[in-house]
Amino acid sequence: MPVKIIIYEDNTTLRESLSSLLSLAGDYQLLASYADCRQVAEQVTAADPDVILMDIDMPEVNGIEAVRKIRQFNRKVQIIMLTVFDDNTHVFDAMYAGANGYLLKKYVSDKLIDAIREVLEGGAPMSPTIARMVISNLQQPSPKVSENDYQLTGREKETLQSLAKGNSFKMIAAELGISIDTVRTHIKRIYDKLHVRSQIEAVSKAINEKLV
Amino acid sequence: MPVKIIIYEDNTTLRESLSSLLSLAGDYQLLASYADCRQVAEQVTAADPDVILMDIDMPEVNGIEAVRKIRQFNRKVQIIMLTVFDDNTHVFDAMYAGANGYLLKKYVSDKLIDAIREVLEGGAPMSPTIARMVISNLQQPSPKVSENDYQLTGREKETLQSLAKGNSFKMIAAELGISIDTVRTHIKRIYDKLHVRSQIEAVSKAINEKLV
DNA sequence: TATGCAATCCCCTGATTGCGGTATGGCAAA
DNA sequence: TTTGCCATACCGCAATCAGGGGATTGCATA
Repeated sequence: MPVKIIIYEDNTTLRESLSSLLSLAGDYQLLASYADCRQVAEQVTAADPDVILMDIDMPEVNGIEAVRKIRQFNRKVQIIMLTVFDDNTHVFDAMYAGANGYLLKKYVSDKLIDAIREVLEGGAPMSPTIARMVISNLQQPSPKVSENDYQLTGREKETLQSLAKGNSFKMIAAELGISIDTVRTHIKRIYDKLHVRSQIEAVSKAINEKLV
Repeated sequence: MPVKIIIYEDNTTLRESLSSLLSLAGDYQLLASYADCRQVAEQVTAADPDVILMDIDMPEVNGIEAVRKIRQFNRKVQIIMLTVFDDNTHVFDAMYAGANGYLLKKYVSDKLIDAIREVLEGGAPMSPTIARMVISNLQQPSPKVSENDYQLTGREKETLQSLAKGNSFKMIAAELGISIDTVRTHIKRIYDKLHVRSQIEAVSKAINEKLV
């Protein structure tokens, strides 16, 4: 059974070369190709493709918006973005919207067939620079650690964590097996160290700076 | 100039087959291969390789810990993890520690040479399932929105937001330009709607469910 | 026009919190 | 052994908060 594909791409030349790439490779059935995404929901519902090749920069409705729409009713179809944009915003918006792969147009002729195969096998085909962007995004959140170190002691951290769960002093005392007065003492020290003067300030600071 | 490589892998058989894979491919210079990471800092500093192939499950010092150590003094060397682990924890810990690629051992014989080339070109070679894990990690934070709708009115949302910043009732009143009693009224309604009974509970619920 | 709802303000009572102390036992480093 | 730090506990007071009322205005909608 051939793989059913739909293409969204406003550039006619590129649309045609994608189409011939697919027919040369064999085993692919191009159900349709469209120059815009205005009817994307209806078209995808009707055709029920296995894979969608989606340009980003299109008139009327852009490709990322289209992905969002598709994902509202179909989480199964595999969507590969085909685009010239390799900036953070476009890549992450597309991934966030629910794209499964992200191929830069300069690699299309070499990698398209591989990418389609890979996405059907449960992978996430990405051009090299895109992959690097995605993983360096994961690596961002590290360089804090040393900076926001308020020198909280073990018990103080536990107290703060319990507080952040929404517990009152009484409940914290019960949870940690200590008296409510000890909780008060810990809390006082925490306030000093975090430079705050109320529960909410402490909790919002703790959450925002990932101390909990 | 050949690409300089170091291997860390405790399994002797695999270490030798990696070594022969590299020599067959040509243009690679295997500087050294080690069965453990105890001396990783010294070894990497001395040899100054272009690429490191790193196993995860090794005695004494595991591969992820080793990556962390290397990254403390060298951000340039490209590190590819070679492992059997395809679970979330290992993958994200490794990426987070500073790995540039993540190749499952079952793909090594097919993909190793490609992966080395790709990582040197600024890419992030990953086995298909790994790539999918990484991008689905980006996609997590969406599917709520409709569920946690507590029907807060506009003013109630503003009040909650102000509260979550760490403001007291008095400060909220000042910020919203209303009396403290009105703030009280809003807060009471918020508690009803969120099914909570204190500031912290409300704030931690609001932050955790992304209402703010 | 009546009804509903958001937004505003007020009062009261009891509970909780914020903040200033003080104090003791344990443990580790100097 | 003295000093410092942590964890524990208690006291007291002023401020704030929680929760129960009730009330008015304005706007939209039935």
